[in-house]
Amino acid sequence: MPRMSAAEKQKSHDRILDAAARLFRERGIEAASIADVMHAAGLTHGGFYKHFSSKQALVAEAFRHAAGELLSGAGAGADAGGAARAGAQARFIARYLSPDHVADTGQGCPVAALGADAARHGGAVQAEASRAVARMAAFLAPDEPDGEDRGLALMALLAGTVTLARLADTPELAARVIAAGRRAAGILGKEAGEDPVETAV
Amino acid sequence: MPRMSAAEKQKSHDRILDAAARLFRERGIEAASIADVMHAAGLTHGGFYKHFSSKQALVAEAFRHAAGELLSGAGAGADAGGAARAGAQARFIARYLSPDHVADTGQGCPVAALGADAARHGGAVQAEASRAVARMAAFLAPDEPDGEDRGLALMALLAGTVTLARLADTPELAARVIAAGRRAAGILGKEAGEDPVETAV
DNA sequence: TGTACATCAGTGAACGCGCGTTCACTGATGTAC
DNA sequence: TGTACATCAGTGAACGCGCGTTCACTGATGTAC
Repeated sequence: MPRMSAAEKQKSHDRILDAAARLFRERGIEAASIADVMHAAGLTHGGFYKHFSSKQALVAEAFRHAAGELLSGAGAGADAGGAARAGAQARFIARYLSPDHVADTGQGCPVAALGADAARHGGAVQAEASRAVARMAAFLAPDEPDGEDRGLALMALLAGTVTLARLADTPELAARVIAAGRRAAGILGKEAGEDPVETAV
Repeated sequence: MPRMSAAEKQKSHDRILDAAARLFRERGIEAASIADVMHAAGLTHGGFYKHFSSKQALVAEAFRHAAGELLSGAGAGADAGGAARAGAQARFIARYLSPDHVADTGQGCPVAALGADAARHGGAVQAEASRAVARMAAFLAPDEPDGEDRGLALMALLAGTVTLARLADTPELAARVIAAGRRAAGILGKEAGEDPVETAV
């Protein structure tokens, strides 16, 4: 069948990236093999190195890809200011701290799913994770000239809440974690003069 | 050399557990092999199954071991009430949100280091992680009859903050994350009528 | 208290297996004339 | 526009390697008499 056109190659590349971003989040970086990813992308494992130089490079790209989708999913208000931005922030937080997000690890926040692993991997993987955190925190921070980094604290709370909800071994505990995380996000928001969660839900 | 006495076997068992708890947190569950753990414990890999039935069983026990050490390290005031307990809580939070804890993954909180992996492993590993979260949250919660689960939100903030600080690829970002996490912990504490971090540091 | 023997913690080789990576090959694509 | 040829995306077998787990063996320990 080969060779494919350049457009076809790009499609393959995107499918590999999509599959990798999903499988790494679902199964963890080590537990998702290159063969798994390529199979999920509808290809055989041998062709992998025509697209990426190594598994590490794929992990870094997949992290960036996942973070980009999460932030673009934040929607239209993300680049705006004032009320539009506050609304986008509130929607982001409400969706982040939802049972759907807890259940759908494969499509969820890569920081929550892979943050601890990214810290250990170092190099490009850690760099992409760091970049993702900085971007999400900047999006979440109420316009603050005081440098209090409230966006970073909010991101920590969000990622920690989803991680704890996922490891809870009863639905009841998971629901309590989510509810507690939402309340805490509301409190942190109020201290900044607004309440992103309450105004959105 | 074999066979060892029962007391010697117990010592070996403890060394394996210590090594496992450290290596799993440092390298991740998949990346730390049974041979690595046994070598770190001063033994050869073949003897492993005289102590544990499988790697999964070791992971679960190591998680429990690490969580137990973290909580016992919380100190004397943990079982008390009133001011003594509040002091122990404040010390726990101050130590948790410290550069030392961020740097020393191998001796740190297993929820922060392995929480996302534990959620994926399921079974006994997830059960131990869930138990650890419940115990830490119960210790952290200001005596609250209203079931607001502030302890769970605080644990989410703590674990998330340390994870984000570890994946930060510059010391500056890591320091900002820690500082932001401390401020947020203070705010969540104040809402409960006290301020654990500020009163301790 | 001594002696004979069963137990079993620890050793190190071996097992099948799947990993990341490499490579010779294929054949449709894109290019040169 | 048609023909000849170089390119290279994708295939599938193969590579060395380390994994979790098993096993025959060793020899000090604990036990029975």
